[in-house]
Amino acid sequence: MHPTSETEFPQSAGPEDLTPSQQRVVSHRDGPLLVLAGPGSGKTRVVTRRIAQLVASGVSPHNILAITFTNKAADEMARRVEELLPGSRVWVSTFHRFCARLLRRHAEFVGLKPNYTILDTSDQKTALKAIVRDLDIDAVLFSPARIGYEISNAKNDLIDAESFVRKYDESVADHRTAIVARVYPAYQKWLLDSNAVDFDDLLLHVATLLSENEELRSELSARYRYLLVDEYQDTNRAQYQIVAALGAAHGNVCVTGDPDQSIYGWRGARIENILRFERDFPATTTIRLEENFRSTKAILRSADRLISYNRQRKVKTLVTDNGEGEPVELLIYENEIREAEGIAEQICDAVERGDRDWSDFAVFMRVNALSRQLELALMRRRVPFQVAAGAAFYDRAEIKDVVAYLRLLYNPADRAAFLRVVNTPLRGLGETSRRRLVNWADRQGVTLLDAAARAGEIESLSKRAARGFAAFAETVSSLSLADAGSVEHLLAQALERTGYLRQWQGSSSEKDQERVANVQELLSAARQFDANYGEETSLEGFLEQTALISDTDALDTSRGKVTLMTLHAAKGLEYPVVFILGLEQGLIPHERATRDAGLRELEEERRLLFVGMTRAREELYLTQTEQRSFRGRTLRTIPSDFTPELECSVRRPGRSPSALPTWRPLPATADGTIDAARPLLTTAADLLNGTNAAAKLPIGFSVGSQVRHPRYGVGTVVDVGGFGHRRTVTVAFQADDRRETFVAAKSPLQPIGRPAP
DNA sequence: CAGGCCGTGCTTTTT
DNA sequence: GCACGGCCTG
Repeated sequence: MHPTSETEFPQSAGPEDLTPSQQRVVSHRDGPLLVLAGPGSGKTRVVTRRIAQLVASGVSPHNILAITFTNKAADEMARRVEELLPGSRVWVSTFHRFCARLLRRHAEFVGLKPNYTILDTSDQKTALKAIVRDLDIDAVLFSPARIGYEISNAKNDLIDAESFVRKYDESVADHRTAIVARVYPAYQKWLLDSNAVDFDDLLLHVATLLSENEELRSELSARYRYLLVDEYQDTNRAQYQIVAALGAAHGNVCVTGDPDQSIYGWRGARIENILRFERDFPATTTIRLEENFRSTKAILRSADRLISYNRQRKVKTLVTDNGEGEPVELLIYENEIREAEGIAEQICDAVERGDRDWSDFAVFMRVNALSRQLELALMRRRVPFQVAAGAAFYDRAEIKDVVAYLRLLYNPADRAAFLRVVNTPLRGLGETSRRRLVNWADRQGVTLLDAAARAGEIESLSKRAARGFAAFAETVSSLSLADAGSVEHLLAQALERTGYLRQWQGSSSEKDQERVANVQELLSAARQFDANYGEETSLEGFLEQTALISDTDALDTSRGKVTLMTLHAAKGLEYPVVFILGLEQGLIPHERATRDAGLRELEEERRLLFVGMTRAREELYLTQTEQRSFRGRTLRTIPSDFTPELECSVRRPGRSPSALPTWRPLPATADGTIDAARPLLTTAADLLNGTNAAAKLPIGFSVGSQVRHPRYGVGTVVDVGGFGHRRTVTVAFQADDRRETFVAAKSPLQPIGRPAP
């Protein structure tokens, strides 16, 4: 069984292996369909079956378009459709890929040429830095990254540069908005001059294209008569508009999703999109898939209990016929080293006993930076593992450099690509010379590459610099796919003629050797691409693939490896045994979500944990440390506000039994009922002795809770103030009427629960 | 112009 | 803790 695919079922066709709800989804033919699918409810399977059913009932595969969020989901769905309908060629694509293709065909409409290139975030930063400098903006105040984030948000909300400026003119805006209003249009001009787009443009341009071009819209509506959109709860406004435009004419729009798994609000996803689908598409059929085929009862109950604390939510029940299974456990360790060791040991033990394979295990964390100690612990034990993300392959400098050569070749106007490689490897073309070249090119209205070819005409340049530019231009123009025959050979030629690898060859440094190896890896990726596409191989296709690839795509699903990844990356996956690291304030929920005390963000954090928990099939472990080093500092931790909301047992591995907390009966759940089903189990709430009231405060210490201080002893919290890392708590200590105020994050205060009634 | 040293500040999450 | 940017030197 694939550890990374959703719960699989017998593949035999026929309705008998479907639940009645699932069957209704599969057999639904025309008109809008909303599928609210809980975790592990067999959603992917049902959707693929529905596609097969459409084809069986006479719909041409050509008329079906399935859109997913990630490449992995698209591949998985395509694989399953292929299984059911060999050779049917239904188009399964991600939003970004679909838009990239469409834009390729209609580039002129938005002022681009068909050979546009796609910028990544680091190119974006380069561009913004140059723009901020040219506009003479006080860059100290707002980093290019910050401005880029604002622009990205605007684009996701369908606000193009002109609208942004107009809105700014009409309103009394703050300083930041004023700066963005200047940078945004300049950035778009820069992109247009570069014949390039960023990720968000792919969506925005296509949304614009569809809303302004009636003819194209009806052509596409006619072509894609049946739309299926997965993870609809994570669509942003731009994606929403694309779906609406494509589906308006026929209304054959089937969206699937789960509001409880909406975890991308921070990058513009609008949970409302799924909540208002029924209003947007009148006469929608809504079907709920609430039966879970993945997890044990214990896991599901704990996750369900957690998510029930969200107020902004459509209530949905999760049920399963699966067995009770092992209780969910909260493992408490002294520090992150013990934590890593504990997890590694537990994994090794299970594998050595023969109970499990390495690939049965996954460890999720809130932020990538947290994986370090665990990686070390796994390495010490020679446990095979893989990390999704971290320094993703296509994010590495050497890979970006080499790809930039190809980009420049394909799109000679690509400024970011030019500036990236013109002096890589070093050609003595420093900052000053480059700026002179750019100025000249802009005055002449030619591309940077053209300017480099004509460097002899640029008077401000030194002889040496002029020669360097000319040589660079010549090298680039000597390369062509037609001559090379394949992308792989083209790459090899580029490497050879630029002498790119020479800078590291012969070096004994491990880093340098890794760089060379990475470039070799890119060569074999190119070879693979050539092989896949044969005669059809193209630079365009290869560049699109490299630009739109993501971290999790590289995950090795079949081989025996423990997998480490962020909670976000875990969506859509499942594993027999799951560990979730760091159930601590500031981590889960993340500090940013607690800082402004915004309920929206806090609830998204809760959903994130919910997503992580519901990935587990048989065993689920959550960990917490008493102190954790992070960003080079060691701090005492505060247990997560979410801990009391879970149903789990608490264990302190490596401690004597006397250190165990006293177990008490379950406290009331959110709706006030007592869960009497498992009286022997305690919730982690008992550790904090938190009642639900205590859990309502957004930060760890709440008024009335008892704490211990190493010097002053036991006391009661009488006041809290401030936010985030500035959060303060005032404690009245029992000994000599002492009252002290502490900065919560920096104090050695330890919560020990409420005084007994 | 390049390379090295030192200080700062940062990080959520990703197509 | 680490990466990046700024500054200084060769």
